[in-house]
Amino acid sequence: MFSQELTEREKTILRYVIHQFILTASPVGSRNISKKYEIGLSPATVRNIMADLEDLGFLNHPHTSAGRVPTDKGYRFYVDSLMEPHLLSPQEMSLIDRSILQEMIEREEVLKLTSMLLSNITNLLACVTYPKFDDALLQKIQLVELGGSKILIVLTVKSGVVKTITLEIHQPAETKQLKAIERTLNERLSGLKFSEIRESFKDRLQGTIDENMKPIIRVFLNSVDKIFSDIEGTEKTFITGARNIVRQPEFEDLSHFQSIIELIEDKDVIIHMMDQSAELTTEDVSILIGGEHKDEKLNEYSLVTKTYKLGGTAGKVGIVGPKRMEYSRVVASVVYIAEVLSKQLKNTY
Amino acid sequence: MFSQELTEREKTILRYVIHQFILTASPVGSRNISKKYEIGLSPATVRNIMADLEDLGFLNHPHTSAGRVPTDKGYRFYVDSLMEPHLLSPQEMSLIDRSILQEMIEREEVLKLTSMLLSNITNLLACVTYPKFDDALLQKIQLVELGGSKILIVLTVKSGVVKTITLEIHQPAETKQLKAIERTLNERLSGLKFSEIRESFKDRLQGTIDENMKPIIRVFLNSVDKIFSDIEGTEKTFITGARNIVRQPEFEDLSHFQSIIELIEDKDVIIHMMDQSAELTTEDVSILIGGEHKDEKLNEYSLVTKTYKLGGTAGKVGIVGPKRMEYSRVVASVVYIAEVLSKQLKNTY
DNA sequence: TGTTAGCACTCTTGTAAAATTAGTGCTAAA
DNA sequence: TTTAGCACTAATTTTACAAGAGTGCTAACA
Repeated sequence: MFSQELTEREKTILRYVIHQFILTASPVGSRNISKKYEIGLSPATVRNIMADLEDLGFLNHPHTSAGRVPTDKGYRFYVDSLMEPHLLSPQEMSLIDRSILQEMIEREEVLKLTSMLLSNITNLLACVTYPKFDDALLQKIQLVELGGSKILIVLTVKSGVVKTITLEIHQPAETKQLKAIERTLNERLSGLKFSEIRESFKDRLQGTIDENMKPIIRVFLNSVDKIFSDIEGTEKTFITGARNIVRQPEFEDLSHFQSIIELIEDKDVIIHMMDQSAELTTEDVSILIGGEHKDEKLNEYSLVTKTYKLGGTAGKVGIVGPKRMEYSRVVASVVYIAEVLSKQLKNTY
Repeated sequence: MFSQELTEREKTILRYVIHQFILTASPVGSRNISKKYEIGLSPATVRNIMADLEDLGFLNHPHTSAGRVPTDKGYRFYVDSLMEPHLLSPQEMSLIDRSILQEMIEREEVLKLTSMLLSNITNLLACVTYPKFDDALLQKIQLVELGGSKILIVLTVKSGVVKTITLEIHQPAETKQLKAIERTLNERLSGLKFSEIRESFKDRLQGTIDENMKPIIRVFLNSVDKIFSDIEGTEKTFITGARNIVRQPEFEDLSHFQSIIELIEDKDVIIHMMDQSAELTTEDVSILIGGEHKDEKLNEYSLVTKTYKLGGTAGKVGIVGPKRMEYSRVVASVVYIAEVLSKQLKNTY
């Protein structure tokens, strides 16, 4: 990478520029750096270095006679090599512990709480997604007669999560029949991933099926996508803290609102983006800066995410904020919260 | 009321002023009225009338030498007595019919779609709440063993809506025991309202209960609020169209954003407000203008809602927008959509 | 008595010029 | 290699002024 090409001094200046920009949100000039940070260099020298950094693509000029602004590449280098790890204060950690580690609250409550906590700590938009069923292993299926021609399908997953769907079969079913179907489904599907089931449901139910189960099986076939889909996650994903983000100075210009509004209106956008970030780093924290994520609408934002564990599956916690964010602090918060959340979920279930 | 005190001419002027203000969002002056609307009166006369209307509290002055702006009272009089009913165009009606009356979509899909449709038609913030369980009659309770010490409670309501809750009982239960409890619960609770059950659960389960059911019953007692609560509704309430509302000219000043953001962030605020509106008018459409609703944050907004029916229970559809909205059109849209929605839900379930 | 015309006055809005500010790039000197 | 100095730029803020819209009031009119 380019890190070899940068001298120590250039790195220092770059760090200061980014630091300063993060604080003030306005282009930072050479004199400013030379004064504020006790570096034995004159503005002119700093100017030269900044010009070099600009040539290398780490900084940018909105126009002549304005200070420098970090580019995406600049931020990237900053988070990769320059940033000093931030330690949460004991108060913050204790706040997180106390908020999340309390017993006796619903799982969904925990997630919502976590999201609210994260957005309060970072003053940014926080998001906690529900674990994806896709990677979950089906433990068993139960069918419950609801009366009329309705049945309730209860899916239990290894991690202990339960999902229910009501299904309309167009004829009243006999209890015996349903029991038989239930047995068959369990024999052939349990232990598989949801995604596998979706793909191969039809094949797996082929053959050796009692003739008079057929009509009901057909209903199942038609609804397989619905039953084994993942949309649940969308409903149970929590996005909080929009109030914080609109206070950021970058919102002086109205147009940016659109994208944020859309963000909280359909969670799908964020969820999709968080999925995308998963592909890059599974274990560690993932940082996506500006144009690095595919969605154009979010070119002006960065995304910091980390997975948390729930049984065998994993959800994500993360934040969305302007590219100019205190990465070190945000990363520390996200990481710590994800850990506490994992711990809490393990204890309770 | 004051309607007696207003002459025909005053009413006409008031109507025109409000009309004009709805269109332009900026204070309307006397000359403007005198010219635009073919009224045989000079600006000066109009001025006099407007001054009278101001004394009566229907209009307001931002400052000397600005045009007049309707007050809440002005709007109230307008929607009560002045407004001409608006007829939706056949195109609009057909659009609504086609969107909502399609078969084979999930109930929740229908609600979401309805909300989106309504916000598109009105260009305002639309909201569709899930029917309240509180007023629903419990049809039956089923208990399903999930394995381990977990059970799933399935509540079926008269309207066909089903609600499920997983419950952790701290000891493994025997099938026979559960069946017995299930029977008892059904005998004593079915046919009652959720709200009644919440209040009297303990009393109803008093006496003649088998000794070894006790521990499980106790878990039920502890969780009764959770089981028969209404929070489900919050999750299944859809709020859409925020992107529209931020385009309104009243958003030139940033501060107003806060309230809107909060509105879509916790749906509770809107849901609560819609509940509140229910107290006023159960059957017909309800209009709340500016300060008429208790939540200060929404003093600058109006709320138009109507109930729709689902089985024995009722949900709400409504819109939130700046006080300066085309009430007649909005009312027409809300009413029509609520009707179509009721029809659709009746057909499908 | 209700209506209108005229006029002075008040605010807001728009625009253009001027002053201010923060910052750069370049050259020459240390 | 670093620094100081200087000319130059682009954005921002200030200021001033003119135009427009609207009111309130008084006096005249039908």
